[in-house]
Amino acid sequence: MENNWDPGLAGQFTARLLEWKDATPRPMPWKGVRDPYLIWLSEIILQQTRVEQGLPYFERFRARFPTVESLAAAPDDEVFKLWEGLGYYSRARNLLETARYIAGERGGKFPETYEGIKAMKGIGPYTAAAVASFAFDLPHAVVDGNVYRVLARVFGLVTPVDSTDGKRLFSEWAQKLLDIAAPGVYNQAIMDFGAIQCKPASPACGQCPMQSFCRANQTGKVDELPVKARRLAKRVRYFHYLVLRYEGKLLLRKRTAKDIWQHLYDFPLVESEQKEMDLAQLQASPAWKTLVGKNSPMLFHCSQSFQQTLSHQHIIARFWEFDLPDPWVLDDAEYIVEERENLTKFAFPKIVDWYLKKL
DNA sequence: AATACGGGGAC
DNA sequence: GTCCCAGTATT
Repeated sequence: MENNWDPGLAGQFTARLLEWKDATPRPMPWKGVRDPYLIWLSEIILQQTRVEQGLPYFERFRARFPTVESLAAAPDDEVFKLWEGLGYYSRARNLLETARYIAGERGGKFPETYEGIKAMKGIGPYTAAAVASFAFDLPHAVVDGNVYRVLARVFGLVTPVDSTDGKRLFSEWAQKLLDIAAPGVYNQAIMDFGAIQCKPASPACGQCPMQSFCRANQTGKVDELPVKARRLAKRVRYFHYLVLRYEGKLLLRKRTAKDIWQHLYDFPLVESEQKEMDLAQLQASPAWKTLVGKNSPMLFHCSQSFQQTLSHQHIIARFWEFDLPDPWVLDDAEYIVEERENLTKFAFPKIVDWYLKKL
């Protein structure tokens, strides 16, 4: 019953939202921008990322790659280096793929329909609606974490937002509420409202223009909405990195396997089911036999333990440093030998970055 | 329908 | 510690 559509309520919602927006300016570098390239770039950076975290990345990308052609022409490693620390690195891969598609196959011109935009790599329903509405004034409602929260609370929608039913339901509500006279302005407004007013924790209900008709406020369930069904289990992994040195050079490895941190660099890795490992176990590993073999190290040092939590994994890593008396014989493009000073041009996972800072 | 995929900030 | 963030791709 509470999920029923009420045109009167909907009208109030949109009217109050737009009033609120005028009274609560929130300047952003991409607001008012009409260049679909810059809008797209900002939206990819902001996927599952707080505005405060993404902003400096957007400015650096815009400065270095002002056009889609300049981005398309960039070496992969440079893009990943610029993306370093932002997480969800498949976004960087898809960013490049889409830039090269637009520059190479479309003469640099962005698709101008929702379907055309959404068909490109790294662009789902949210990003397609954002680009379509901000760049081309197309009437597509954005549905992001803010929209889930605002609609769930104001209209008392209790369907879990991470369910198939929930995704469909919230998209339908969002689309019906959209102000088709100004889709871009409305989309910006509802996301700003979610970020500033209808916050996840301690929302400002006392000063909220929706207070009188907000279902969650009426029923005292503001803190229970939106409903999320799934909770995730984290896998624990123990990494023992081989930091192999010869005359000031280090052996790096590019991560290419179907695993975390694809396209980033780290070191040869021995993964273990156990937290601790001794030298004999390390020397029995395939990685050791391949990369060190009979080249017996002169001395070694084992680092402290570093820990990093990812979305679905918890990593515990140690770095074993070895000085080798003889140079490597490498026939594998997976590995790179680099001077210690040149490491700054490679993109590393945070846990490797932390270690390198202490090295 | 579930799961994988980062990192940071707020509490 | 937990939760969430201008989500998407894959299985």
